[in-house]
Amino acid sequence: MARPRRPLLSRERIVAAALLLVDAEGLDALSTRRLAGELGVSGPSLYNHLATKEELLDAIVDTVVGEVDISMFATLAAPGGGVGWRAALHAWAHSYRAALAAHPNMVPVLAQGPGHRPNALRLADAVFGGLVDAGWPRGQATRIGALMRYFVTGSALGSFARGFPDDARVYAGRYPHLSEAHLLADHQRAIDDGAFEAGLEALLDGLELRYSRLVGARPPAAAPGSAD
Amino acid sequence: MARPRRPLLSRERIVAAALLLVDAEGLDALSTRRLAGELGVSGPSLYNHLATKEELLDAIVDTVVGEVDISMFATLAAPGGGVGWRAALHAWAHSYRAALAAHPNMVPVLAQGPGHRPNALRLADAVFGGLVDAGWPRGQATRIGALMRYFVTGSALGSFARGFPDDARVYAGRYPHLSEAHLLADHQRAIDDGAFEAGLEALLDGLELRYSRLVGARPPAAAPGSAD
DNA sequence: GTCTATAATTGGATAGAC
DNA sequence: GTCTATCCAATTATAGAC
Repeated sequence: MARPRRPLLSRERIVAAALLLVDAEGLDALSTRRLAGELGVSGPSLYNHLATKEELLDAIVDTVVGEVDISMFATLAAPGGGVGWRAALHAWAHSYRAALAAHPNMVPVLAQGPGHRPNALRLADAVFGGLVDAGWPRGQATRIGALMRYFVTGSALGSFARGFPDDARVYAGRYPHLSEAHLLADHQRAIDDGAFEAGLEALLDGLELRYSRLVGARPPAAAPGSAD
Repeated sequence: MARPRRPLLSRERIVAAALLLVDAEGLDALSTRRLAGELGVSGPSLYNHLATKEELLDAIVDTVVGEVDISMFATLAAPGGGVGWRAALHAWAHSYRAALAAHPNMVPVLAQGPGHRPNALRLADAVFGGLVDAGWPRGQATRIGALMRYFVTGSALGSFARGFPDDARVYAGRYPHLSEAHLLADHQRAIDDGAFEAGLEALLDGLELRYSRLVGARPPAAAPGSAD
Protein backbone atom coordinates (compact mmCIF):
# COMPACT_ATOMS: atom_id res chain seq x y z
CA MET A 1 0.00 0.00 0.00
CA ALA A 2 1.29 3.42 -0.91
CA ARG A 3 0.27 6.73 0.61
CA PRO A 4 -3.49 6.61 1.22
CA ARG A 5 -5.73 9.52 0.18
CA ARG A 6 -6.63 10.11 3.79
CA PRO A 7 -4.38 9.19 6.71
CA LEU A 8 -5.33 5.92 8.30
CA LEU A 9 -3.88 6.93 11.63
CA SER A 10 -3.90 9.88 13.94
CA ARG A 11 -2.38 10.54 17.32
CA GLU A 12 -5.81 10.30 18.89
CA ARG A 13 -6.68 6.98 17.26
CA ILE A 14 -3.33 5.55 18.29
CA VAL A 15 -3.62 6.69 21.89
CA ALA A 16 -7.18 5.39 22.19
CA ALA A 17 -6.24 2.00 20.81
CA ALA A 18 -3.17 1.82 23.04
CA LEU A 19 -5.28 2.51 26.11
CA LEU A 20 -7.74 -0.21 25.13
CA LEU A 21 -4.87 -2.62 24.67
CA VAL A 22 -3.23 -1.82 28.00
CA ASP A 23 -6.57 -2.10 29.77
CA ALA A 24 -7.28 -5.47 28.23
CA GLU A 25 -3.87 -7.12 28.41
CA GLY A 26 -1.54 -5.06 30.54
CA LEU A 27 1.38 -2.76 29.95
CA ASP A 28 3.62 -5.53 28.63
CA ALA A 29 1.20 -6.21 25.80
CA LEU A 30 1.72 -2.71 24.48
CA SER A 31 4.20 -3.21 21.66
CA THR A 32 4.37 -1.23 18.48
CA ARG A 33 3.65 -4.29 16.36
CA ARG A 34 0.74 -5.37 18.43
CA LEU A 35 -0.75 -1.91 18.58
CA ALA A 36 -0.36 -1.48 14.85
CA GLY A 37 -2.12 -4.78 14.39
CA GLU A 38 -5.10 -3.57 16.38
CA LEU A 39 -5.22 -0.47 14.22
CA GLY A 40 -5.03 -2.45 10.97
CA VAL A 41 -1.68 -1.04 9.90
CA SER A 42 1.83 -2.38 10.05
CA GLY A 43 4.29 -1.62 12.82
CA PRO A 44 6.52 1.14 11.51
CA SER A 45 3.57 3.28 10.45
CA LEU A 46 3.16 4.47 14.02
CA TYR A 47 6.46 6.29 13.82
CA ASN A 48 4.94 8.81 11.49
CA HIS A 49 2.85 10.06 14.39
CA LEU A 50 4.96 9.44 17.47
CA ALA A 51 8.70 9.67 17.88
CA THR A 52 9.17 6.96 20.50
CA LYS A 53 7.22 4.51 22.55
CA GLU A 54 7.82 6.64 25.62
CA GLU A 55 6.02 9.53 24.00
CA LEU A 56 3.10 7.20 23.40
CA LEU A 57 3.07 6.11 27.03
CA ASP A 58 3.12 9.70 28.21
CA ALA A 59 0.17 10.49 25.98
CA ILE A 60 -1.84 7.56 27.33
CA VAL A 61 -1.14 8.47 30.93
CA ASP A 62 -2.13 12.07 30.49
CA THR A 63 -5.33 11.02 28.75
CA VAL A 64 -6.31 9.05 31.85
CA VAL A 65 -5.43 11.94 34.17
CA GLY A 66 -7.45 14.24 31.94
CA GLU A 67 -10.58 12.28 32.82
CA VAL A 68 -10.38 13.41 36.45
CA ASP A 69 -12.81 16.18 37.40
CA ILE A 70 -11.05 19.07 39.16
CA SER A 71 -13.70 21.73 38.70
CA MET A 72 -14.71 21.59 42.39
CA PHE A 73 -11.51 23.34 43.44
CA ALA A 74 -12.23 26.49 41.48
CA THR A 75 -14.73 28.01 43.90
CA LEU A 76 -13.13 27.42 47.28
CA ALA A 77 -11.87 30.97 47.62
CA ALA A 78 -15.38 32.43 47.75
CA PRO A 79 -16.47 33.80 51.18
CA GLY A 80 -18.30 31.12 53.08
CA GLY A 81 -16.63 28.50 50.94
CA GLY A 82 -14.39 27.76 53.91
CA VAL A 83 -16.10 24.47 54.60
CA GLY A 84 -16.20 23.52 50.97
CA TRP A 85 -12.79 21.90 50.94
CA ARG A 86 -14.10 18.73 52.49
CA ALA A 87 -16.84 18.27 49.93
CA ALA A 88 -14.41 19.16 47.17
CA LEU A 89 -11.85 16.57 48.30
CA HIS A 90 -14.61 13.98 48.59
CA ALA A 91 -15.95 14.55 45.11
CA TRP A 92 -12.47 14.81 43.63
CA ALA A 93 -11.34 11.58 45.28
CA HIS A 94 -14.28 9.73 43.80
CA SER A 95 -13.68 11.10 40.32
CA TYR A 96 -9.93 10.45 40.64
CA ARG A 97 -10.48 6.88 41.71
CA ALA A 98 -13.04 6.23 39.00
CA ALA A 99 -10.65 7.43 36.31
CA LEU A 100 -7.78 5.33 37.64
CA ALA A 101 -9.80 2.22 38.41
CA ALA A 102 -10.99 2.19 34.80
CA HIS A 103 -7.33 1.75 33.79
CA PRO A 104 -5.64 -0.07 36.68
CA ASN A 105 -2.68 -1.15 34.58
CA MET A 106 -1.74 2.47 34.10
CA VAL A 107 -1.67 3.28 37.81
CA PRO A 108 1.96 2.33 38.48
CA VAL A 109 3.07 4.69 35.71
CA LEU A 110 0.73 7.48 36.70
CA ALA A 111 1.72 7.22 40.36
CA GLN A 112 5.26 8.32 39.53
CA GLY A 113 3.98 11.88 39.56
CA PRO A 114 3.00 14.53 37.02
CA GLY A 115 6.37 14.87 35.30
CA HIS A 116 5.87 17.26 32.41
CA ARG A 117 2.37 16.08 31.52
CA PRO A 118 -0.07 18.99 31.19
CA ASN A 119 -3.20 17.35 32.60
CA ALA A 120 -1.31 16.05 35.61
CA LEU A 121 0.23 19.43 36.32
CA ARG A 122 -3.16 21.12 35.93
CA LEU A 123 -4.57 18.67 38.44
CA ALA A 124 -1.84 19.32 40.98
CA ASP A 125 -2.21 23.05 40.48
CA ALA A 126 -5.97 22.93 41.03
CA VAL A 127 -5.83 20.78 44.16
CA PHE A 128 -3.07 22.75 45.83
CA GLY A 129 -4.60 26.08 44.87
CA GLY A 130 -8.01 25.03 46.11
CA LEU A 131 -6.73 23.92 49.50
CA VAL A 132 -4.74 27.11 49.97
CA ASP A 133 -7.78 29.16 48.96
CA ALA A 134 -9.77 27.26 51.58
CA GLY A 135 -7.40 28.35 54.30
CA TRP A 136 -4.93 25.48 54.59
CA PRO A 137 -1.32 26.52 55.12
CA ARG A 138 0.82 25.72 52.11
CA GLY A 139 2.82 23.02 53.87
CA GLN A 140 -0.32 21.20 54.94
CA ALA A 141 -1.90 21.63 51.52
CA THR A 142 1.10 19.87 50.00
CA ARG A 143 0.76 17.02 52.46
CA ILE A 144 -2.94 16.66 51.80
CA GLY A 145 -2.31 16.49 48.08
CA ALA A 146 0.25 13.77 48.69
CA LEU A 147 -1.75 11.70 51.12
CA MET A 148 -4.82 11.83 48.94
CA ARG A 149 -2.76 10.58 46.02
CA TYR A 150 -1.41 7.79 48.17
CA PHE A 151 -4.87 6.63 49.11
CA VAL A 152 -6.47 6.93 45.70
CA THR A 153 -3.64 5.34 43.72
CA GLY A 154 -3.41 2.55 46.26
CA SER A 155 -7.12 1.87 45.99
CA ALA A 156 -6.96 1.77 42.20
CA LEU A 157 -3.82 -0.35 41.97
CA GLY A 158 -5.55 -3.60 42.66
CA SER A 159 -8.72 -4.97 44.15
CA PHE A 160 -8.41 -6.01 47.77
CA ALA A 161 -11.18 -8.58 47.52
CA ARG A 162 -9.94 -10.18 44.31
CA GLY A 163 -6.52 -10.72 45.79
CA PHE A 164 -7.71 -13.63 47.91
CA PRO A 165 -8.03 -17.10 46.37
CA ASP A 166 -11.63 -18.28 46.21
CA ASP A 167 -10.66 -21.83 47.14
CA ALA A 168 -11.50 -22.40 50.81
CA ARG A 169 -8.84 -25.12 51.09
CA VAL A 170 -6.11 -22.51 50.82
CA TYR A 171 -7.01 -21.20 54.27
CA ALA A 172 -8.13 -24.34 56.07
CA GLY A 173 -6.03 -25.02 59.15
CA ARG A 174 -3.22 -22.64 58.32
CA TYR A 175 -4.95 -19.26 58.51
CA PRO A 176 -7.69 -19.54 61.13
CA HIS A 177 -9.05 -16.01 60.83
CA LEU A 178 -9.37 -16.21 57.06
CA SER A 179 -11.86 -19.06 57.09
CA GLU A 180 -14.28 -17.00 55.04
CA ALA A 181 -11.77 -15.22 52.86
CA HIS A 182 -12.70 -17.43 49.91
CA LEU A 183 -16.00 -15.53 49.77
CA LEU A 184 -14.37 -12.13 49.32
CA ALA A 185 -14.05 -12.44 45.57
CA ASP A 186 -17.81 -12.85 45.24
CA HIS A 187 -18.38 -9.38 46.64
CA GLN A 188 -15.46 -7.60 45.07
CA ARG A 189 -17.22 -4.42 44.08
CA ALA A 190 -19.03 -3.96 47.40
CA ILE A 191 -15.94 -4.61 49.49
CA ASP A 192 -13.57 -2.43 47.49
CA ASP A 193 -16.08 0.40 47.18
CA GLY A 194 -16.95 0.12 50.86
CA ALA A 195 -13.34 0.16 51.95
CA PHE A 196 -12.60 3.15 49.77
CA GLU A 197 -15.54 5.14 51.06
CA ALA A 198 -14.85 4.17 54.68
CA GLY A 199 -11.20 5.14 54.36
CA LEU A 200 -12.03 8.38 52.60
CA GLU A 201 -14.55 9.40 55.27
CA ALA A 202 -12.14 8.52 58.06
CA LEU A 203 -9.40 10.47 56.36
CA LEU A 204 -11.61 13.51 55.86
CA ASP A 205 -12.87 13.32 59.45
CA GLY A 206 -9.27 13.34 60.60
CA LEU A 207 -8.45 16.30 58.38
CA GLU A 208 -11.50 18.20 59.55
CA LEU A 209 -10.36 17.73 63.13
CA ARG A 210 -7.06 19.35 62.21
CA TYR A 211 -8.76 22.11 60.30
CA SER A 212 -11.00 22.99 63.23
CA ARG A 213 -7.94 23.25 65.48
CA LEU A 214 -6.28 25.36 62.85
CA VAL A 215 -9.03 27.96 62.73
CA GLY A 216 -9.68 27.73 66.47
CA ALA A 217 -13.20 26.38 66.14
CA ARG A 218 -14.92 23.61 68.05
CA PRO A 219 -14.33 20.20 66.54
CA PRO A 220 -17.21 19.25 64.26
CA ALA A 221 -19.89 16.94 65.57
CA ALA A 222 -19.26 13.89 63.45
CA ALA A 223 -22.25 12.66 61.52
CA PRO A 224 -23.64 9.42 62.85
CA GLY A 225 -22.52 6.51 60.74
CA SER A 226 -24.00 3.09 60.26
CA ALA A 227 -22.47 0.28 62.22
CA ASP A 228 -21.73 -2.96 60.44
CA MET B 1 32.14 -26.60 33.71
CA ALA B 2 30.71 -29.88 34.92
CA ARG B 3 28.91 -30.51 38.19
CA PRO B 4 30.68 -28.49 40.89
CA ARG B 5 31.59 -30.12 44.21
CA ARG B 6 29.32 -27.72 46.01
CA PRO B 7 26.29 -26.11 44.41
CA LEU B 8 26.98 -22.59 43.19
CA LEU B 9 23.38 -21.58 43.49
CA SER B 10 20.55 -21.89 45.94
CA ARG B 11 17.00 -20.66 45.97
CA GLU B 12 17.93 -18.10 48.58
CA ARG B 13 20.91 -16.74 46.68
CA ILE B 14 18.84 -16.48 43.52
CA VAL B 15 15.98 -14.68 45.23
CA ALA B 16 18.32 -12.26 46.99
CA ALA B 17 20.11 -11.41 43.76
CA ALA B 18 16.83 -11.02 41.91
CA LEU B 19 15.54 -8.59 44.51
CA LEU B 20 18.73 -6.54 44.27
CA LEU B 21 18.37 -6.45 40.51
CA VAL B 22 14.73 -5.39 40.59
CA ASP B 23 15.47 -2.71 43.17
CA ALA B 24 18.33 -1.34 41.13
CA GLU B 25 16.90 -1.50 37.62
CA GLY B 26 13.22 -2.31 37.76
CA LEU B 27 11.06 -5.30 37.05
CA ASP B 28 11.81 -5.29 33.33
CA ALA B 29 15.49 -5.81 34.03
CA LEU B 30 14.75 -9.13 35.69
CA SER B 31 15.51 -11.67 32.98
CA THR B 32 16.88 -15.13 33.53
CA ARG B 33 20.00 -14.33 31.53
CA ARG B 34 20.67 -11.09 33.32
CA LEU B 35 20.06 -12.60 36.74
CA ALA B 36 22.34 -15.52 35.96
CA GLY B 37 25.02 -13.06 34.93
CA GLU B 38 24.81 -11.30 38.28
CA LEU B 39 25.21 -14.68 39.97
CA GLY B 40 28.19 -15.65 37.86
CA VAL B 41 26.50 -18.60 36.22
CA SER B 42 24.88 -19.11 32.86
CA GLY B 43 21.21 -18.71 32.13
CA PRO B 44 19.76 -22.21 32.18
CA SER B 45 21.39 -23.04 35.52
CA LEU B 46 18.59 -21.23 37.30
CA TYR B 47 16.12 -23.84 36.13
CA ASN B 48 17.67 -26.38 38.45
CA HIS B 49 16.28 -24.37 41.35
CA LEU B 50 13.15 -22.77 40.01
CA ALA B 51 10.61 -24.16 37.56
CA THR B 52 9.53 -20.90 35.98
CA LYS B 53 10.13 -17.21 36.13
CA GLU B 54 6.75 -16.74 37.75
CA GLU B 55 7.81 -18.93 40.63
CA LEU B 56 10.83 -16.67 41.05
CA LEU B 57 8.69 -13.56 41.09
CA ASP B 58 6.38 -15.07 43.68
CA ALA B 59 9.36 -15.87 45.87
CA ILE B 60 10.69 -12.32 45.65
CA VAL B 61 7.34 -10.79 46.50
CA ASP B 62 6.82 -12.99 49.51
CA THR B 63 10.31 -12.20 50.75
CA VAL B 64 9.41 -8.52 50.80
CA VAL B 65 6.12 -9.16 52.56
CA GLY B 66 7.96 -11.32 55.07
CA GLU B 67 9.89 -8.26 56.22
CA VAL B 68 6.71 -6.67 57.58
CA ASP B 69 6.32 -6.86 61.35
CA ILE B 70 2.92 -8.23 62.35
CA SER B 71 3.71 -9.19 65.94
CA MET B 72 1.68 -6.29 67.36
CA PHE B 73 -1.59 -7.97 66.43
CA ALA B 74 -1.01 -11.00 68.62
CA THR B 75 -1.93 -9.38 71.93
CA LEU B 76 -5.05 -7.41 71.08
CA ALA B 77 -7.42 -9.94 72.60
CA ALA B 78 -6.08 -9.37 76.12
CA PRO B 79 -8.47 -7.56 78.50
CA GLY B 80 -7.76 -3.86 78.44
CA GLY B 81 -6.16 -4.29 75.04
CA GLY B 82 -9.28 -2.71 73.59
CA VAL B 83 -7.51 0.51 72.79
CA GLY B 84 -4.45 -1.25 71.50
CA TRP B 85 -5.70 -1.59 67.96
CA ARG B 86 -4.81 1.99 67.14
CA ALA B 87 -1.23 1.67 68.29
CA ALA B 88 -0.98 -1.68 66.53
CA LEU B 89 -2.23 -0.28 63.24
CA HIS B 90 0.14 2.65 63.56
CA ALA B 91 3.20 0.51 64.18
CA TRP B 92 2.18 -2.00 61.53
CA ALA B 93 1.61 0.71 58.92
CA HIS B 94 5.09 2.08 59.50
CA SER B 95 6.71 -1.34 59.25
CA TYR B 96 4.61 -2.18 56.19
CA ARG B 97 5.55 1.03 54.44
CA ALA B 98 9.23 0.65 55.31
CA ALA B 99 9.33 -2.84 53.79
CA LEU B 100 7.56 -1.74 50.62
CA ALA B 101 9.38 1.54 50.19
CA ALA B 102 12.67 -0.37 50.27
CA HIS B 103 11.48 -2.18 47.13
CA PRO B 104 9.17 0.21 45.30
CA ASN B 105 9.41 -1.65 42.01
CA MET B 106 7.77 -4.65 43.64
CA VAL B 107 4.75 -2.71 44.90
CA PRO B 108 2.57 -3.09 41.79
CA VAL B 109 3.00 -6.86 41.97
CA LEU B 110 2.52 -7.07 45.70
CA ALA B 111 -0.58 -4.88 45.58
CA GLN B 112 -2.43 -7.51 43.60
CA GLY B 113 -3.12 -9.30 46.88
CA PRO B 114 -1.76 -12.28 48.77
CA GLY B 115 -2.58 -14.95 46.23
CA HIS B 116 -1.16 -18.19 47.55
CA ARG B 117 1.94 -16.65 49.12
CA PRO B 118 2.42 -17.78 52.73
CA ASN B 119 3.83 -14.58 54.20
CA ALA B 120 1.12 -12.49 52.60
CA LEU B 121 -1.62 -14.78 53.89
CA ARG B 122 -0.07 -14.78 57.35
CA LEU B 123 -0.09 -11.01 57.28
CA ALA B 124 -3.76 -10.82 56.27
CA ASP B 125 -4.65 -13.39 58.92
CA ALA B 126 -2.85 -11.47 61.65
CA VAL B 127 -4.34 -8.09 60.79
CA PHE B 128 -7.89 -9.33 60.44
CA GLY B 129 -7.63 -11.50 63.54
CA GLY B 130 -6.17 -8.67 65.58
CA LEU B 131 -8.89 -6.23 64.63
CA VAL B 132 -11.64 -8.72 65.40
CA ASP B 133 -9.98 -9.51 68.73
CA ALA B 134 -9.98 -5.79 69.47
CA GLY B 135 -13.72 -5.63 69.04
CA TRP B 136 -14.21 -4.57 65.44
CA PRO B 137 -17.06 -6.30 63.62
CA ARG B 138 -15.81 -8.62 60.91
CA GLY B 139 -17.14 -6.51 58.06
CA GLN B 140 -15.42 -3.41 59.35
CA ALA B 141 -12.22 -5.32 60.07
CA THR B 142 -12.15 -6.37 56.41
CA ARG B 143 -12.62 -2.79 55.30
CA ILE B 144 -9.88 -1.55 57.60
CA GLY B 145 -7.46 -4.13 56.24
CA ALA B 146 -8.32 -3.01 52.73
CA LEU B 147 -8.10 0.72 53.33
CA MET B 148 -4.83 0.41 55.17
CA ARG B 149 -3.41 -1.53 52.25
CA TYR B 150 -4.63 1.14 49.88
CA PHE B 151 -2.90 3.86 51.81
CA VAL B 152 0.37 2.05 52.43
CA THR B 153 0.81 0.66 48.93
CA GLY B 154 -0.06 4.02 47.46
CA SER B 155 2.52 5.74 49.62
CA ALA B 156 5.22 3.23 48.65
CA LEU B 157 4.42 3.21 44.94
CA GLY B 158 6.18 6.44 44.18
CA SER B 159 7.45 9.54 45.88
CA PHE B 160 5.07 12.48 45.74
CA ALA B 161 7.84 15.03 45.99
CA ARG B 162 10.07 13.46 43.36
CA GLY B 163 7.24 13.44 40.85
CA PHE B 164 7.55 17.15 40.23
CA PRO B 165 10.21 18.47 37.83
CA ASP B 166 12.84 20.56 39.60
CA ASP B 167 13.01 23.05 36.77
CA ALA B 168 11.07 26.17 37.77
CA ARG B 169 10.42 27.07 34.11
CA VAL B 170 8.02 24.13 33.82
CA TYR B 171 5.53 25.91 36.04
CA ALA B 172 6.11 29.57 35.17
CA GLY B 173 2.97 31.20 33.86
CA ARG B 174 1.02 28.03 33.22
CA TYR B 175 0.55 26.67 36.75
CA PRO B 176 0.32 29.65 39.10
CA HIS B 177 -0.08 27.72 42.35
CA LEU B 178 2.91 25.50 41.65
CA SER B 179 5.42 28.33 41.56
CA GLU B 180 7.48 26.62 44.23
CA ALA B 181 6.93 23.04 43.14
CA HIS B 182 10.46 22.89 41.73
CA LEU B 183 11.70 22.87 45.34
CA LEU B 184 9.74 19.75 46.31
CA ALA B 185 12.40 17.34 45.10
CA ASP B 186 14.94 18.86 47.47
CA HIS B 187 12.88 17.81 50.46
CA GLN B 188 11.66 14.48 49.20
CA ARG B 189 12.12 12.49 52.36
CA ALA B 190 10.59 15.09 54.68
CA ILE B 191 7.58 15.67 52.45
CA ASP B 192 6.81 12.03 51.77
CA ASP B 193 7.34 10.99 55.37
CA GLY B 194 5.31 13.94 56.60
CA ALA B 195 2.43 13.21 54.25
CA PHE B 196 2.40 9.56 55.22
CA GLU B 197 2.37 10.31 58.92
CA ALA B 198 -0.26 13.03 58.55
CA GLY B 199 -2.47 10.77 56.49
CA LEU B 200 -2.02 7.87 58.85
CA GLU B 201 -2.90 9.96 61.89
CA ALA B 202 -5.94 11.42 60.18
CA LEU B 203 -7.05 7.96 59.13
CA LEU B 204 -6.62 6.56 62.63
CA ASP B 205 -8.43 9.55 64.16
CA GLY B 206 -11.31 8.88 61.83
CA LEU B 207 -11.35 5.20 62.71
CA GLU B 208 -11.19 5.95 66.43
CA LEU B 209 -14.24 8.17 66.02
CA ARG B 210 -16.08 5.23 64.51
CA TYR B 211 -14.82 2.86 67.17
CA SER B 212 -16.03 5.12 69.95
CA ARG B 213 -19.49 5.22 68.39
CA LEU B 214 -19.37 1.47 68.05
CA VAL B 215 -18.73 0.82 71.73
CA GLY B 216 -20.98 3.70 72.82
CA ALA B 217 -18.22 5.75 74.37
CA ARG B 218 -17.52 9.46 74.17
CA PRO B 219 -15.38 10.39 71.18
CA PRO B 220 -11.74 10.66 72.19
CA ALA B 221 -10.27 14.07 72.86
CA ALA B 222 -7.89 14.37 69.97
CA ALA B 223 -4.32 15.10 70.91
CA PRO B 224 -3.22 18.61 70.01
CA GLY B 225 -1.17 18.62 66.86
CA SER B 226 1.38 21.08 65.58
CA ALA B 227 0.16 23.55 63.02
CA ASP B 228 2.33 24.17 60.01
C1' DG C 1 1.94 8.37 5.23
C1' DT C 2 1.95 3.63 4.61
C1' DC C 3 4.42 -0.28 3.03
C1' DT C 4 8.21 -4.29 2.97
C1' DA C 5 12.45 -5.73 4.54
C1' DT C 6 15.59 -5.96 7.90
C1' DA C 7 18.92 -4.80 11.62
C1' DA C 8 20.32 -5.83 16.14
C1' DT C 9 18.78 -7.41 20.63
C1' DT C 10 16.52 -9.87 23.86
C1' DG C 11 13.19 -12.89 25.86
C1' DG C 12 11.88 -17.88 28.36
C1' DA C 13 12.83 -22.39 28.11
C1' DT C 14 14.76 -27.22 26.60
C1' DA C 15 18.31 -31.06 25.26
C1' DG C 16 21.96 -33.39 26.33
C1' DA C 17 27.09 -33.53 27.57
C1' DC C 18 29.83 -34.00 31.72
C1' DG D 1 23.97 -29.10 39.16
C1' DT D 2 26.23 -26.48 35.77
C1' DC D 3 27.56 -26.17 31.12
C1' DT D 4 27.06 -25.24 25.74
C1' DA D 5 24.14 -25.07 22.03
C1' DT D 6 19.93 -24.16 20.32
C1' DC D 7 14.85 -23.08 19.49
C1' DC D 8 11.48 -19.95 18.57
C1' DA D 9 9.20 -15.80 19.32
C1' DA D 10 9.30 -11.20 20.41
C1' DT D 11 11.08 -6.46 20.81
C1' DT D 12 12.23 -1.10 19.12
C1' DA D 13 13.54 1.14 15.40
C1' DT D 14 15.50 2.39 10.61
C1' DA D 15 15.93 2.46 5.30
C1' DG D 16 13.99 3.12 1.33
C1' DA D 17 10.19 1.94 -2.18
C1' DC D 18 5.81 3.86 -3.67
